[in-house]
Amino acid sequence: MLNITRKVEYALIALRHMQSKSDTALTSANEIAKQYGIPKQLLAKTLQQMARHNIVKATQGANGGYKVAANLDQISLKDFFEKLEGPLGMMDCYFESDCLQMTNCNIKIPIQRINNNLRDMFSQMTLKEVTQ
Amino acid sequence: MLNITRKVEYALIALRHMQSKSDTALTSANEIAKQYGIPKQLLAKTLQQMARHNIVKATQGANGGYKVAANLDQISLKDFFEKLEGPLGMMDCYFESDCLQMTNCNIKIPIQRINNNLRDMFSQMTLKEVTQ
DNA sequence: TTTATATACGATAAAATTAGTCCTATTTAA
DNA sequence: TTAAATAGGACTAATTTTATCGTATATAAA
Repeated sequence: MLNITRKVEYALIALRHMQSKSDTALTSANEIAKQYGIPKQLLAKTLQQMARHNIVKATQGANGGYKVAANLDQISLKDFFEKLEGPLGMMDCYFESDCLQMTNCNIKIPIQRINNNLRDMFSQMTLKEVTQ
Repeated sequence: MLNITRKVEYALIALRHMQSKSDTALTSANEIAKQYGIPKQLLAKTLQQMARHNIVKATQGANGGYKVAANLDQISLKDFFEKLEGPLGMMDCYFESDCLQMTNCNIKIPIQRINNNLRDMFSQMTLKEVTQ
């Protein structure tokens, strides 16, 4: 449980890879996919998603690629996870109120307590701490 | 991401339900399943698993059932999760060293940092805090 | 202006995980 | 002896995650 998804994993690999190069250097999805042995198309989509959220900047066309666009120390891990995967919490009931499963749920409050702690923790960690 | 499993969810519901009754009262899987509209067999297995780990005490036979067996304030949420689901971490590479996916992984250390924070957090929360 | 190499992205397929069910055995109170 | 309960292995269904396919668009360079 609590597993990170491949998408997040690939995003972290890509960011860390790009951070090790000069600020202006472009890195293609292909380069990263080959070097780390990960599926190119999936990685590309992850990079595209990060580009939509201005975490990286894409340059199209031949010799194109990506580079880090944001100050990674200004993005919390919580925001990063949520940009890639949506709301961060251990149970959906925190976000969706139409849980029909339980006619008489008794753990909403406790779970929210866990969720809050989890969210606080990831709010305090920056993406830079993790990728540097 | 980071979703809690049904098993953990059902376990929490059951514990919280039992905690609201007297220390000696027995609660059957059937009673909980009916009241909260959850699958009886699955709940039973979860209770059995908790019984094996001495979190609850099972009494067999007619009029049997379960009751809380342990001091829930002495069980961390980390231990609880791990008893039900196995090692707690955001990536398996922390536990398994035979990751063939990446020929040249660059995020092991960063991920371990996240894992440690996560584990610390859940080590500091007790099961009682959550179920009371 | 053509070609090769990139990003962009919707649709779908494959794989893995999670959730739930079925069946049978055993225990025990009435 | 019967009914109600736990115990647990085997299997199926459902869901989620992961990966691939196909096509469009952009752009540098030959």
